[in-house]
Amino acid sequence: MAEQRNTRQRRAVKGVLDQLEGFHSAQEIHEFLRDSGEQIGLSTVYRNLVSLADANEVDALRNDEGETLYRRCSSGHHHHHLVCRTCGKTVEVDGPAAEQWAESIASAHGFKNVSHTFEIFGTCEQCQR
Amino acid sequence: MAEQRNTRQRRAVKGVLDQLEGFHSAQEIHEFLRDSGEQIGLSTVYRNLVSLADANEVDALRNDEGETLYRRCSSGHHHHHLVCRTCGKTVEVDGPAAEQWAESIASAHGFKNVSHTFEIFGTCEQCQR
DNA sequence: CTGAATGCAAACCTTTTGCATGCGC
DNA sequence: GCGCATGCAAAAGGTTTGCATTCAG
Repeated sequence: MAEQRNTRQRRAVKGVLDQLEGFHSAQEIHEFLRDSGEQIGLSTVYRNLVSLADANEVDALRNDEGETLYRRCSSGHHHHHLVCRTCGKTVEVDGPAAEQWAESIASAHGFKNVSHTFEIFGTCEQCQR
Repeated sequence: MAEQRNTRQRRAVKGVLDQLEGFHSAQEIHEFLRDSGEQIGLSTVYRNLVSLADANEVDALRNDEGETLYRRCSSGHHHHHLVCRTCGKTVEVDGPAAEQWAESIASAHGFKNVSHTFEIFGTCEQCQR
């Protein structure tokens, strides 16, 4: 489906996602790239992040402030996250129990087309100091 | 903490929240009030919703589009929601299992100050037709 | 009367888009 | 060379804020 050209900018965006540990906003990623001397427009960062997310090459989630955060997706399958509020460090969480719970609740109430948001935010060990 | 004046507008906002079934955006609530003949500014709706949310008198959550949705909180205790994407109808869900799951995951990774977002979105029976 | 709440418009923030230019293929 | 990707600036949404005015207490 996604026939993407291998541009310098796209490579750069993917590169940052490999380097950065956790979830980060598009603006942070843009800033990081600019600081690294990479010349790239903010809209290009957005466009690439959106297309990467569509292609399931990165995870996207929304934080409490309504920003969209992105992170390179290590495993292809569905999972959730434990995210540090301070540094963005992320632990990937597999929650079959939670999945089933959501599914059964939804169908018990006759809901179809169900999606869910399960994200856990906290302060990681390092950032507690 | 919150010493709020009992203005006509604040009463109106609370009134709508009592009437409306599920989660609705500030804009929807504003529109609803205007349609009901109530004269009220959009900013006032926002200000009241924010203060009500701060006072824990209403629930607030963000949908996938990044809008903030509000709903009168029926029970004081912690719970989650099953929300219809189309009509906003909401089912309150009690998920002790999910709570514990989140808690144990977080502490297993040394995270403190944990909060979580568990929301289920779907299409309710009525809106499927 | 006094200061908090309101209303309006303008500001803000993140994200998206239109359009001319540039570059991967 | 063709057409998608880029860059910029401007637009679009949702939400917040500055400031003069209104009104609850």
